[in-house]
Amino acid sequence: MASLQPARGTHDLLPDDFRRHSRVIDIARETAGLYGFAQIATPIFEFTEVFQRTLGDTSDIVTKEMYTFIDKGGEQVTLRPEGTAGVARALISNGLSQHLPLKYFYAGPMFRYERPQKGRLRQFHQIGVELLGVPGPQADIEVLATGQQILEALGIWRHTRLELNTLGDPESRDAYRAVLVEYFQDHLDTLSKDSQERLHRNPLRILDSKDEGDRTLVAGAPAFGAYLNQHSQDFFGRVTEGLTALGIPYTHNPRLVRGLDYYTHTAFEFVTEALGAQGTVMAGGRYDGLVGMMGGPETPGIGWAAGIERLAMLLTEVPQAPRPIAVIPVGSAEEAAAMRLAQRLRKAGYPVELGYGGNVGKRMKRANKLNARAALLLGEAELAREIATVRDLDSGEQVEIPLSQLEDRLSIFR
RNA sequence: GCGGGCUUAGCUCAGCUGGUUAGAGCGCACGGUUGUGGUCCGUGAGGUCACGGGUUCAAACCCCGUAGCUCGCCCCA
Repeated sequence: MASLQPARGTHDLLPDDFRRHSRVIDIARETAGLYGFAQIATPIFEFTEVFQRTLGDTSDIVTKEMYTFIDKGGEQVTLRPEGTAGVARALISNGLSQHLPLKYFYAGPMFRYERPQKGRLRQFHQIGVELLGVPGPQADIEVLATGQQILEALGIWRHTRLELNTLGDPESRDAYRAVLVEYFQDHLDTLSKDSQERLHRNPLRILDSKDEGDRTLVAGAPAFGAYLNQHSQDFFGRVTEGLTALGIPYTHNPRLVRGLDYYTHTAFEFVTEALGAQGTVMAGGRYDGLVGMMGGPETPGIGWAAGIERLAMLLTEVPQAPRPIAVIPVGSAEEAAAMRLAQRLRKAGYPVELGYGGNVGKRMKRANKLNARAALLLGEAELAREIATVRDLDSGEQVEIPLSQLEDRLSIFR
């Protein structure tokens, strides 16, 4: 057993995995591009305050999951645990409020110090979109539609369902929270231990509890709907109408709550049954207060993030490595000619593998292992006649092709 | 941070109530084939039995600790 292990919760992406990741990112970028989202990249670490102030002092991310350290200049920095705070900071840093609305797409690693599980890592990767500067529900609808189309394009939409809820505006949420706390306060003794803790930190979270006792208690709890003010009700109504108009099915889950402080109004999760306890594959919501909270101009925003590892696990159609053409010199006298020919074909756009030694048999074996589509043999006889022996490695058929015609005639192997 | 299961070859796994040189399949290397892969046949390499300690005449096997993996909780993508 190897003694050199990667750090806990991290792992190497070898070519098979990397191709899956690339496929997720490529399709997401392309699809988001159809909606006008442009890719950006923000730093992988930020000053700690960027996350601390925005995520809320009581969230688990801040209290136990951040990779924080002091750099050599004495600055306290944190490896980013999520993408939105950095994008909001970038908006302020770059004075981008002048150019609203803005639509950004990003992809990259995130870091959370957690106990690893299936679909949960300490260094993981997310894609995400953020739409800034649009206060109306058109933005919510568009952001949700972007996510849905990406899942569809990846071929995993059919394993997924959209759960939707509203957290209302701050006024509605504060009113509801007060009522909720009062209700659970009266049943404190029947509340699970976890939820007693939640009552102080994030009472809305109790709605989401998996504890059976909590669930029966929750069933009797006052409903959020009654405490939503007119504006919040209208807003949510327009979002759901928009989804219906676009033919995007959703489930209204009144117990769906987001963990981070900055969410308002729309909250949603695309979930699957296929990944065990980590069923959330893409999640987000509206964060109208975030940019203002960070010290920038009040700017509405909405977005989502999705875990690339989780999406990659759901891909049924696995991207294959390209099938090369193997150019094989029969003897050492043909090495140079083979190398020149390989280069010529690569410049014409063919993936070409040139063996690294050995006799023809060994090189053929290697070509086969690389899943080569065809083998092109160059020997003394071939060079004298200015042809190549071309073997179709799927059918075993072999033909001779004049060297000058290779670019054209190899096209059947693309 | 909490609880359960697991860890034997590159991979997937056998290994009896503790007993002598720890096995298989796949993969890998070489050969059968000095100009032809895949299939087949033969030969071979590869193991501090996760790590550290303990019990025992004797430990892959029993006990304790540590690490990693895994499933769930918390939380989250």
